[in-house]
Amino acid sequence: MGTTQLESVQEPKYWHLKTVLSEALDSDFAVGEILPNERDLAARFGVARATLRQALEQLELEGRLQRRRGVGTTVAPPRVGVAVSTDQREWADGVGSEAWQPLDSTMAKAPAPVAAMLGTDPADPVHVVRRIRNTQGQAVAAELLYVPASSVPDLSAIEAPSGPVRARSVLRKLHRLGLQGQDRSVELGSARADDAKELDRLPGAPVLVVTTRYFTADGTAAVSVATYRADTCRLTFGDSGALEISHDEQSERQAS
Amino acid sequence: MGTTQLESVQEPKYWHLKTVLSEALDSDFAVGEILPNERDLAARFGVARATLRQALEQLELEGRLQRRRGVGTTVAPPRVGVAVSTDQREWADGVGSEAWQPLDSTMAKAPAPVAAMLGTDPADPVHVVRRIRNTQGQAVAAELLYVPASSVPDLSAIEAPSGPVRARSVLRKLHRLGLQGQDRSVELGSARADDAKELDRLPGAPVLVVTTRYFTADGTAAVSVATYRADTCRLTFGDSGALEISHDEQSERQAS
DNA sequence: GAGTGGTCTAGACCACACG
DNA sequence: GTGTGGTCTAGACCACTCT
Repeated sequence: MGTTQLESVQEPKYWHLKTVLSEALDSDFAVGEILPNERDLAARFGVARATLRQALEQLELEGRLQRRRGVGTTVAPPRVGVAVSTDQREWADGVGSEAWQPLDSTMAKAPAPVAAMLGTDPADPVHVVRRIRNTQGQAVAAELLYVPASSVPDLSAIEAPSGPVRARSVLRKLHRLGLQGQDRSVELGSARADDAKELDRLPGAPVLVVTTRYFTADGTAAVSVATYRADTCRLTFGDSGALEISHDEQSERQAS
Repeated sequence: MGTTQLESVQEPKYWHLKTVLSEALDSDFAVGEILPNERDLAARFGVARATLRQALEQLELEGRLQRRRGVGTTVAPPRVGVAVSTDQREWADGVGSEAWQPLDSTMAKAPAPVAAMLGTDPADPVHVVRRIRNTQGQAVAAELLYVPASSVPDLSAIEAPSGPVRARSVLRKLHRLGLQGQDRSVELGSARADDAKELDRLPGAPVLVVTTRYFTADGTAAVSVATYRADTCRLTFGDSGALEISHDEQSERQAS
């Protein structure tokens, strides 16, 4: 094209675009404001729509934008800090303070890695409790709690065999166990189809997978696999009586 | 095309492809093995290269693949568990057990959010110590440690003004402070150009950003912003004397 | 039905690694 | 130089939401 481009940088267009957009977002847009549509934006910047989309994808990954099919692209609010409890006392609290909402409980085979952590036979079915975590009216996480039958013996068959009622009764039994410790890991993943639906995202959306192993004196009592929306969440770990201090400041620190 | 597709699923091609590839990886490929190139793969599956790439990108995000320009696509080893220390004692240890390698130390203005956490004026320069973390011969994280001058008073100007020597002297001074607690958060980000270089990734690569605030009785003594490679790392948090148990099992649990 | 973002195509050229 | 993944284009059609 034009020869006016002395800036023959070795920087990809989408990367440069992302920077420009990011700055525009800071200065010219308010949270919740809706951006021009992708075709217009692409035209305005003189790039193909695919290139523009590559920039938008990055910004969405960083929690700066929110895109919804059929609606548009909006400026995202700062990520919400979500406390990943280190607190022993309410590890499986069905009505816990942190708004975990039990959906149902079924018996199913645990995935191989989970079975390995539980120390159970991969072929043995375990209780699988499904929960959703809400924060500020938004679903931020979906969890599968794997509980070996041995952790919750004599769970009466009289009670509802599934549904929230059943889930709560499993959690209640679990809650009575003395928790000795836990073991946690965080990694990047992509949302399975069912998780995506609960989280109001498309399948494959980036999520932070928090795997927690709860153990008692007898060994591993349960394993939780919680998937948090990576676009909207910042996981916080309170280590030492650290109060939930308000860093309302955006945690934006990426982009070159 | 053909009408043989009774499977007129509403599933995107790239998603289905990803599933197929994922299964193929499990059964037909060994770790480190090199895949056919993208053009061949795309042809083999009868899709455009862009579509094939969308599937590969997802698999790379999930830590199943590793792609390197000019080289090829290989099967990635399971993610390494990287301990994010909750240990007070060696929080700023220059020669710590966890292989943090100090690179240099400079004076610079901290980003606004960091300055807010430090409680310093955003215009005031602070010490910025740059460190790299190696695990199993691989760079897994790059860190910027922001230390207000007030935390390390009387740092002699006689010592090297920059470089690893300087970095170590800042860390040494810091290490002598009594640490009272820390406060940590984890979120998804994308690698800045300089981080990407240290981590042997392209700019924009997904990273887990671990922000740690170290505080003493006097307030916040330092803030660390560490970016971990999201593709190869699983962050582990030992909560309760929990030994670094070997879950050699892959932590693959995504994909529908 | 109109407008949005999501998927897909079939090309092209570029930057990089390696022999 | 050759082959790889990375970027980019200019289209097309689809799925969804809103009115």
